[in-house]
Amino acid sequence: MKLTKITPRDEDFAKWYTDVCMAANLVSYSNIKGSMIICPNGYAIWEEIQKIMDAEFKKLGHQNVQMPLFIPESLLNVEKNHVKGFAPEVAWVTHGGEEELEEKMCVRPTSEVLFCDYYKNVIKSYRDLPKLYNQWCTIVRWEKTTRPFLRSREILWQEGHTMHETEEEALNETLQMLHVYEDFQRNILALPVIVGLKTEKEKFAGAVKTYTIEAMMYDGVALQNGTSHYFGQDFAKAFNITFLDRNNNLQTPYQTSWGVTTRMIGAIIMTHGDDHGLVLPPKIAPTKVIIISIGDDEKVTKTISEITKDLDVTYEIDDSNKSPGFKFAEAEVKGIPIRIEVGLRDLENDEVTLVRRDTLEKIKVKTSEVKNKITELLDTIQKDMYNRALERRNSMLYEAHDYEEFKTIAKEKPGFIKINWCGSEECENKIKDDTGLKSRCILEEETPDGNCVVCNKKAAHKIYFGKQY
RNA sequence: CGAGAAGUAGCACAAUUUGGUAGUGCACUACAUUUGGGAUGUAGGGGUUGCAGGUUCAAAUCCUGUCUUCUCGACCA
Repeated sequence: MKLTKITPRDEDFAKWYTDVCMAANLVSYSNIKGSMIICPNGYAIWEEIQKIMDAEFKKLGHQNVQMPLFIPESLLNVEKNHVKGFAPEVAWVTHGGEEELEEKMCVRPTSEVLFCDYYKNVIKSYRDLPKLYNQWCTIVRWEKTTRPFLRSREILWQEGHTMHETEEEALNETLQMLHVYEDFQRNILALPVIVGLKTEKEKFAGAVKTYTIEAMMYDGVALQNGTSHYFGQDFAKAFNITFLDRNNNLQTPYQTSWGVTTRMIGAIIMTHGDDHGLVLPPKIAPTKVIIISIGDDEKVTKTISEITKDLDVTYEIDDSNKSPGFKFAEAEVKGIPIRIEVGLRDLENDEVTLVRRDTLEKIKVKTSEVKNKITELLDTIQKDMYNRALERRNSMLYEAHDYEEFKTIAKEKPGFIKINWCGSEECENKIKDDTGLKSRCILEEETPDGNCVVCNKKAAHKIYFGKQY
């Protein structure tokens, strides 16, 4: 087991991030740009994410399917806005073996057109609706700059694609899935996310509305951590998807799509991690507890088997003869929420030492109380991690009342800045040109209380701006 | 994609300037002694120096190309 030195977080955040990814053995670089190897420690986190989210999707009536990997050029071209948005980052296949393809195909950058192409054949009647399909798969987008988890060319994700009889039903689905994502990230990943609507400029290519989950990293930079789109009938019309309604009238269905990626793992690292390495929220940690033996003694071995006998959370035992300090450091870099140190010194009082990964606080408990204490502690850690992240994020939320103030904050302070905004792309672009900040999301539940800080015309929205990964 | 930097064992680096047997530390394997914050000893294993060409009697070292990584920009759901 290698343990690499981690660059201090406040010294060089970017380097710290890659150091943690490597030291915790989450990923490894491959020789293919933008395609990382997700190692067992990293993949186990993704499996936990899948397990919890997939169960939630299914509870809400969704079914999993698997669509083709390739999209013929003509199929991608069917919906004009869609293809225009994706064209620059599409990877093309022109040959199959020696044979040049008559029509080139791209590796799916997302699967809307594949689902539509299928749905047009299977949706005939209102009885066929809703169609609630999801797939777990990889997609390819030819990004120019890549970073582990945050931006890769090969993306491991989940994409839901649904078709509905009515606009209302489809809009409800869009919001329902947005909230599934929001709840998951808040409650399971302990990420204090902000949800809202993307601007026209930033919305998904081909969507009517794009809702987004915006997380703020330790350094104040935004990470878009999931989106849920309402498509209206645009794709359905382009693909000629129709159904007969209850009155025997031919109708066009309404569509949604929604997705999250392994980028969420990057968000966990950059929100909770520290100079010792990864810190995993208990609810997503594949291993909740690690038991570390100190010294080679029969009493220690016996105590470990007693503790594990009725432990009802996932655990690992490290009874190797590596030095205690080494074993502690290794457990820390992997982010395991609780470690139990079992050594003779405590056993004299029939005690063991529990150590919280998030605070590194040491707690002595009687051997017989370990199980209850762990249950309680996992819960406390989960809550504390969320609250600490929330507090930190709140300390980097600003509101600007005029453009000078906006520019000053943008220049001096990392984080998100809330403003009144007229809704025009011109003002959005001006902010981008002047400060490099992009719009994060429109806050639908807040009403503007002044004029647009850029042009001073009547404001339409409250909106957050911020730098993004 | 533009500008810059870097690639030598799993990791960190030396040897490159001045071409001449590829080395050190950590990690790894075995045994022994250890064990409450990154143990110690002894003995071992691991390399087409990112890849491909070229120059040369001889290339880690010089030249060309290419790939990957990092930083900054541009681009980007």
